[in-house]
Order: sequence, then C-alpha cells, then structure tokens
Amino acid sequence: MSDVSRLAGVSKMTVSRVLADPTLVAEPTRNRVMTAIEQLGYVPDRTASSLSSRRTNFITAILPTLTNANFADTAQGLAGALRAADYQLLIGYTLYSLAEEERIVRAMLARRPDAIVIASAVHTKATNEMLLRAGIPIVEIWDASEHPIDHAVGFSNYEVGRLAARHLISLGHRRIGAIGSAVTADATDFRGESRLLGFAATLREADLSDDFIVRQNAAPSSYDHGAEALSTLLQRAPDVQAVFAVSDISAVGALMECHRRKIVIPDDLSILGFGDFDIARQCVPALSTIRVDAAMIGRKTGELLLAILEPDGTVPQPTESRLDVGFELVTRETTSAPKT
Amino acid sequence: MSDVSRLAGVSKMTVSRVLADPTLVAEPTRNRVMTAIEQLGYVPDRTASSLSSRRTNFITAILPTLTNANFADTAQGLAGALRAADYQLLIGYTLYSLAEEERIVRAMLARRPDAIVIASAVHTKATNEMLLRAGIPIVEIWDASEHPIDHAVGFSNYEVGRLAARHLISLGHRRIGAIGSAVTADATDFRGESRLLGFAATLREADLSDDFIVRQNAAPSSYDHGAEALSTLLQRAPDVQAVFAVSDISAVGALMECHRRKIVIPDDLSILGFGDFDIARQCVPALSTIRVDAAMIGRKTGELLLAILEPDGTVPQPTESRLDVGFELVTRETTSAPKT
DNA sequence: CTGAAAGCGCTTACAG
DNA sequence: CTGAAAGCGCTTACAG
Repeated sequence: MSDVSRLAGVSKMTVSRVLADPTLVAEPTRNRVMTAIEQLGYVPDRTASSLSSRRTNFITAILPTLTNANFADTAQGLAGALRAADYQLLIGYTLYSLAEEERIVRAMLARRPDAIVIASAVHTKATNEMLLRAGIPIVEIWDASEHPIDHAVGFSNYEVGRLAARHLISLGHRRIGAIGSAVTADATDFRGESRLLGFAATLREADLSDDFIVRQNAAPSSYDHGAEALSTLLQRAPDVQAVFAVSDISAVGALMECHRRKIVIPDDLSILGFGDFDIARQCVPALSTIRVDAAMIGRKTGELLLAILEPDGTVPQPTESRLDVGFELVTRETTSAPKT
Repeated sequence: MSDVSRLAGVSKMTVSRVLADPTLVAEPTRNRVMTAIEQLGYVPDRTASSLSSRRTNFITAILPTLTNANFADTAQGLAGALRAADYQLLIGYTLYSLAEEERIVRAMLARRPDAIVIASAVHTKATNEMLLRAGIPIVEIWDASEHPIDHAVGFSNYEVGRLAARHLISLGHRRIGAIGSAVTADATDFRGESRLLGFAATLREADLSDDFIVRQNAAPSSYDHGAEALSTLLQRAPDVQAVFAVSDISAVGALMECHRRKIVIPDDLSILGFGDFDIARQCVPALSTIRVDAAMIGRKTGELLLAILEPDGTVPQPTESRLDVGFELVTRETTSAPKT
C-alpha cells in the first residue's frame, strides 16, 4: 500500500479510501490511485485490515460432513447469499463428533469470525460456553431447537419423524420399521435420532410396536448403510410392511437391496426417505420422501446474518430468534397401501 | 494477551512463547501463564499473529462445486491431512466458470493463504498471472497437466476416456456413444471434456464413428442430466450398443432412464461410468466404472503441502512437480458383450 | 530462560 | 476532499 501511495503521490489513507469506498475520493485522485494499483498489481492485505478494523468478514460454518448432499447444498446456499457482501466462509466438519466440534469451535474462534453457523443444537458444555461468550451472532441450523443459543434456522426433526409415521400408518400399515444410525460416544447424528424418536412416539400413540427400529453403524448414513440396515430389519421382522429411513441415501440403499432380493416395491414393502435428494426423483421406483430445502436453509441463514451484520436501515433487525423453514411430504412410487 | 501477561506477572513475549512452544518456557512460569489463560478464557488472535508472522496457516482450495461427492471427498481428504498441522481450509467454488474462478482467486489472494489448491488446469490469463506471481505453492489437482504452474496432483482425464473406449470396443461393441455436459462460455467441465476427447479419439482410431457423443446442459452433471442426455442419445441413435458417461451420477441417471424404458442393462445397452461413487456399487445392476480415489487426491495434496510448508528435514523436499494417482477400470454388471 | 523495542499493513478517529 | 498520528494484537530479532 505504501508503494501504491508513493506512486500515486497520495497518502496511504487515500489509497485505503479508494479501496473501501471510491466515492469518498475526488475523481482525479481516485484515477491516479487506480492506475497505480493496476500498475503494481497490488492486492490489499485483508489480514491487516481485519486486525485494524476488528472485522474479518469471515463466517464460520460448522457441519457434520462435507460429503452429504444436504449439507453441501446448505453450504453452497450460505456461501451464495454471503458472496455479494464479500464474506468468506470458514468451513469445518465434525464427522458427527461432539469432541471434534469443540476442538473446531475453539480453533475457529481464534480466527475471529464475524458470526458462527453451526449445524447442531446439541453441544458439549465447553462448546456451549465458548459460543455464549463469543460475542458474535450464532446461528444453529438444521434443527430449530426451542431454546437456541442465539438464532436458529431449521425445522423440527422430531415432527418429521411424526409425519413419517402418520403417513405410513394412514396407508394402512401395521408392522412398521425404521432404519437409522447408532448413537455412540464418538459420533451421533442427533437430528436423525430426533426423527427416529418422533417416529417411535407416533407409532406407540397408535398402539403399534416400535420394536422394528434398527440403529446400526455410525453416522453418516450411506447407500451401504441402507442396504445393511434393511437386511438387519428383514432378519428381525421378515413380515415388516413399511420402513422409514432417516435419510434418502439410506432409503435408496434399502431400495437397491430390495431389488437384489426381488422384494417388489411398494407391493411387498413401502419405503419412505428423508431429504428429497436428487436421487429420490430419479431412482426406480421413484422414492417417496419428506422434503426439506437444504439450500434454502443456507440462503435464509445468509440473509439473517447480513441483516444483523450489515444493517442498512431498510430492513428491520431480526427479532425472531427462530426461523422454521418447514418440510413437506412428497409421495412418489415407493409407498402405497399394503398389498400382500 | 496483555491481560494474561499481567495476571501471570510476565511479559507478553512469554505468553506468546507458551502458546507457540511451551518447552521454551520454564515450568513454573509456564504454569502461571497456563492458569491465567484458563482463568480468563483467553483465545489468542490469529489475525494478529498472521499479520506479524507473515503466515496465515490458511490453505485455499478452489473447487468447481461443493455438491459433487468427488470434490467433497477431496476437500475432506485435504482438510484431514492438514488438520494435525493446524491449517485451516479456505474453500471457494467456481460453478465451473473461469470468470468466477478469477474472481475467487483474486479475493483469496487478499487473505494471504500459505498455499493454493485449485481443481483445474485451465485458467484465464489473468488467473494464471495471479497464480504465477503469488509467490506461494500452487497445486493444480484433478488433472495432471503436462506443464503445471507449480505442482500437480491428479491423473490424465484424456487417458480415462481412452480406457473407457478401449473397454467398450474390446467387449465387441461397434455403435458406441457417450454423454457429457456442454462446453459453454459460462461453465465448462474441462476435465469431463478431456475424457470425452480421449474417448472420441480412440473410437476414431478403431474406425468407429464418434458421432454419438452427446454434450448437453451445463456442468455439473446430475441424475437428471444423465436421464435427459440418454434420451437425446437414444433419439439420435436408437441402436446404440454402449454408452460412456462422464460421471457416475450421469451414468446412474441414464441407468434409471433405461429402467423406465424397459431397456435391459447390460443386454440391450452397456453403461460405463466414471468416478466410482458409492452409488455405483449399490445400484442395480451395479455400475461398471472407472475408479479414481478422490479422497486420496486430497490427502496426497495435503502431504505435499506439508512437506513444502513444514520441512522437518526427515522428508526431502519434493522435487517431482507432478504426481499421477492413476485410475482403474472396475467392471461390474452394466457392461457386457452385445447380446442383441 | 525472559523481556523491551520495533514493526507487520492496514483502519480509526481525528484535524484541517 | 485529504492527511498525520496512533493503534489493532501479535511475532521477530535482538539483548541480557
């Protein structure tokens, strides 16, 4: 920057102004500065401006994994919403481990982000404290918990589970199962587990057994997981009529296992997924699922953050600390009334 | 940090040493500092240390998209390899646009990363210049170009296309097609296009027509893309015997479209994918594909970077600027000799 | 083993 | 509309 100011014959302050807001500087001066920047190939140092201005324009996003289409969509939606305002995403992934989440939050805090987005409503005590003390906006996403630390953007996973059960019950099924991942100390998908809990509760309310809920393997779910968990379920309850999978990925894995076993879907077995991933629309038969708009969660979170961090007066500061984006049942070809 | 030094009764320099390398400080002093850090909940400010030490410990990773399982695997592999050494990934995505890539490189350079990883070997002139002048290690990944800017970790996409063609030809097919995405000014998958070019060249060498290569829709590919592109191909060449898809995602989309049309795979049509995504193993029939280890590309890149950035003397500095991770044909159930 | 001084490259908060 | 001074919170490069 000194080089630029020398070449343009102005002070560093003027160069700084041209970079921050060109209208602050008279046109002839501005042009000289621009030319100098061009000539020298000058790239401003945001590390220095961050330190000086106490704003990094970093937003931290902490997700369970990068390799799940839903979280990737959310990250992309979030990055897209923030891009115009020149924010840079700092992405960390926890692999569904609370200990790892704690480590990441600590490391991220040292980078002084302007806000933190975290895909969870369940944290260790230390994580909770760090988040509370951080003094920056915190947005918990993907599970609209009743009492967020600060803000929440998501939906009720528990209610998703209830809807799934109600749908399968309403079709006339009585022996209803589910497949999800195991709850372990190392890695737990708390959102998926919420869905299973809501599912089980609704079965019980209808006087149906909740014994056919298979929790197997550590999160994240995968096609392989779905195939294996379905095999376990079939072993435990060969006459199961319908199954809810905590994720479309598992649901498609289960569907493919059925193809291999010549189980006809939906005649012999109804399958209901969650997420409405691309594959749900394309697989054969097309997967019935519960849709949630992952990219929208990211976009809404980005908009919320911009409203907080860049108040321009036209939009009122958000007072709601909880934004429920909802979800929707999408019935396609893998669910029907029992035929056998 | 001043607070900590005051509470511990030492200079800031001593606090800094405890944080950087505790063994530099005598144990009693160190303990007092640690206690003070604990009590105050002090979190060091990496923005300041970055400015002062001229090292940010940021590594920039520029990828086409976050929502492709292969690139997500690479990002996760890279982050994993760098984690132990306390590097933070700065991820940007270009949506396959060279203009967007240029914008991102410029923005990233202002963050003063210690290295840049970029999933492409094709850039605009301005991007090339910025990268050349950056004065930090640059690793181009996912396409081991002959003349990388600095380092390259990947494989030859052109050779992948050649292998795909050789495999389908060797099975006895004569009318062979392919599906990929369109080359446009806005968004181009240069790696996919390389595969198609290698594929076409090999068909021609075998005196076969390369007229059945469908380039449709903008990248990235999707299940929908595969289904649509296969429909186009079938319209253009109803008697096509085998098809190579630039991505497993497109291949599975094509497979599902065949199911809907009652085209029996592989009897009526052989399908070969690329990438060996999870779904390839699970879909029915299981997809033949060309495997490339996306996570390994990330890990190898991370290891290369650590060797350069943190030379510890035990490992010699890398002299090879080009690391070819290779690929492998995986024949499963969707390819066979023509039966009809 | 510990500390005082200078400086990293910007922006803030004045002043004119 | 432009600039001189001070400072952001660390580390570097000494010195003792």
